[in-house]
Amino acid sequence: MVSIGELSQQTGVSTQAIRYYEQIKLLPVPKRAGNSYREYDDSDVERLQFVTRARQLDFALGDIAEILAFRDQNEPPCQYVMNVMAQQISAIEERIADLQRLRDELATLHRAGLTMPEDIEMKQCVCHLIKTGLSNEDGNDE
Amino acid sequence: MVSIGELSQQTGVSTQAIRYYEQIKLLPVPKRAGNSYREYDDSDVERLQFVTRARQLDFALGDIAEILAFRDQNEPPCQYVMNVMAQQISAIEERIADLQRLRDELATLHRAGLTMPEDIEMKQCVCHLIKTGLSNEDGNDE
DNA sequence: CTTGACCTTATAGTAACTATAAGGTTTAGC
DNA sequence: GCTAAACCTTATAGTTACTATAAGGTCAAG
Repeated sequence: MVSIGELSQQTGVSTQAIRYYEQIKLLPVPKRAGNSYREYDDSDVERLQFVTRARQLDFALGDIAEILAFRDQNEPPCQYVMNVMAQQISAIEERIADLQRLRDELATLHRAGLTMPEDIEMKQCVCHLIKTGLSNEDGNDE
Repeated sequence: MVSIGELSQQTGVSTQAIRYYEQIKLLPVPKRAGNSYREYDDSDVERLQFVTRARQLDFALGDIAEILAFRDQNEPPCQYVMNVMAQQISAIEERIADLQRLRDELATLHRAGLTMPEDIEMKQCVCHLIKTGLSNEDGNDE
């Protein structure tokens, strides 16, 4: 039996986060010691480690809750997990593409800013570039 | 003079978001018509367009507020903007690298899941892979 | 004179927590 | 026996950039 502080140390999850997970029913309500302190056992440690590992894979807490719910009923959640994973992968790939586009645009603006004359007027300042982009007069995406 | 709804249409920013920007002092307190409706002029339109453009570049509202504060004092904020941009660019590149690592890890797990036998036991289920990764017994990053 | 499309304010909710306040418990040292 | 620290407890507010909702006032058309 370990206290919340020990559980925190063993898993690297803050005590507040552990209480939060309990609150949103990701972790079961734990037993209490005589002094009303929470007490955890090995299965709690394992469950919380599962959660942190899934969080490292950027699974949403809601998804993790569903996966654990399957597990709690001894149904293998694999099919569900595989689906979540596939969705995660495409979502991440979209995010990467978005960020690459954004980085390119920012890099272009930044380079343009570097080549600007020292005696800056508002009209040719980087701020102007923020407004207009690099003179593409037509808006493009949604 | 345009109403908040017209400003919203001209800029693509929702009326609630406009009121929110006013609340956090990103937009000035507007004049009111006799009926207490907000009234905006061209400078408000321009300012809000600047904000949306900067948001498209993923600038935080706090950064945008600082940039506009310079502008409001007729100081060219270019140096500041250039710094924010440079920070943004490296932050974005880090995020991209993180996401690429994550995607690779997920893709590996997903592939491993596809090759698993149909008669699944918990021990060899994808869930197990979530917990352990692909048998790398040593933790790696911070 | 009512219906619908506007506008107003204020408040709560989102995700995944962190931080703070205000207090109870336990252990170690003096 | 007392005090200080290092734990634990609950409840609440804050973070970011908004969206959604409630409950109501205003205005133009029919």
